[in-house]
Amino acid sequence: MGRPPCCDKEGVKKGPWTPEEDILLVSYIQEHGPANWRAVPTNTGLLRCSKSCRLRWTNYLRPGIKRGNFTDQEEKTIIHLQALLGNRWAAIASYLPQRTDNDIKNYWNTHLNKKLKKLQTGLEGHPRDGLSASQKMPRGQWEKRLQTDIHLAKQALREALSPEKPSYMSGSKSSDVWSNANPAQSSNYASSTENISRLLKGWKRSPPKPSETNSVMTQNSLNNMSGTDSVSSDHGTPSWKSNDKDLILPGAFDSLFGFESFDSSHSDTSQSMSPEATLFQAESKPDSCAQLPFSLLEKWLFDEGASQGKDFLNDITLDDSANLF
DNA sequence: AACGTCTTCAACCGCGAGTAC
DNA sequence: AGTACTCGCGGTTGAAGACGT
Repeated sequence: MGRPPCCDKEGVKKGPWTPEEDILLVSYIQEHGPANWRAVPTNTGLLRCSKSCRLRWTNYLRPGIKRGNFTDQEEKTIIHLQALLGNRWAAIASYLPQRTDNDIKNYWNTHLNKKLKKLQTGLEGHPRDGLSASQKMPRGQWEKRLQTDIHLAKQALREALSPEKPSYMSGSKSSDVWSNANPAQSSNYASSTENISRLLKGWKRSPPKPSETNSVMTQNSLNNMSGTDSVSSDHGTPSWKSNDKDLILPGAFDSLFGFESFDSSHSDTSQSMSPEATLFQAESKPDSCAQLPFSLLEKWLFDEGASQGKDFLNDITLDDSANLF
C-alpha cells in the first residue's frame, strides 16, 4: 500500500504565501488554535495542503519568533548545541525559543557551516594562538574532557526525555495548550502576537481589494488581531504590546552560558514580562518538553565549576567549536 | 546597463513516530 | 494487532535579491 499524499496534488497552491493567505490562516488559528491541521485548508478555504499551513504557521506566523540577524551568543549556542546534538534542529531550536528550527538550519547551512570550515582550513598549518580558557589545558586533556562532557550531556538528555518526566512537561505541546485553551486565552494569544500585528500593519498599508477578502475573515477577528495594544494593557505587560522589540524568554537564556543578557536590547523587555507572558513564551514553543533537558544541560555546562566552567562557553571561539567536528 | 554567479531563506518533500480506531 | 491517518523533523530545492564583472 502506497503512502497516501498529504493532500490532493490537484488544485493545491504552492510557493510563497500571500498576505491574504496569512491573514486567513492567522484568523483561523486565532479562533481554533494550531491543531488539526488537516482541517485547516478545508475550513479556511485556503488552497494549501495542511503541511504547508502548519509550516507557514510554525516558521513564520507563530508568535514570539525573532527574525533577523543572529547574535553572537545565539551563534555560540547553535555551534555548541550542534556539536552536542548534531543536526537535530528542532532540539537545538528548543534552546532558542525565538528561533525556528528552519531558521537555525538555514543559518547553520548558510553561515556557520561555512564559517567553521573556513576557520578549520585557516587553522590548518597554523599554530593555535590566542587560546581560550578551554584551550589552555593540554589538547589531549581537553579533548578527553570534551568527550566526557558530551557523553554526560547526552545521558542527561536521555534521562530528561524519558517517560518519567514531570506531567507539566508531557502536556506542554503547543497543540495541547491550544486544544485546552478557552476562547479568551485563544483571543489573547492571537492578539498578542507581534508577527500578526506586523502582518496586519502591512495589510492595512495595502488592504486587499474587497473582492479578494474571504468571507472567513471576520471583522471581529481583524479587530481582535489588530487590537494588540488594548489586549496588552489587559495583561498590564508592555511586552505583550506589538512593537519592534523582540520578545524574549526571560531568565533562562540570560543564565545560559553566563550571559548578562541574551541581548542587551532585550533586557528591558524580558524584565517586564509577566509570568503569563513567560508561560506563553514557553508554551508557544512546540517542543517545550526540552526545557528540562535545558536545565540539565545548563547545569552540566556550569558544573565545570567556578574554576573555568562558567566562562567556558563565553570563551569558546569558533575554532573551539570547529574542532568538535 | 546587462549579464552571470552567488547567497539567502521560505517552502517543499519524504520519511518516521505517534495515535486513534 | 494491524491499519490509516496526522504530525513533526531533517534534507533539499528553487525563486529572488545581492553582488561582481
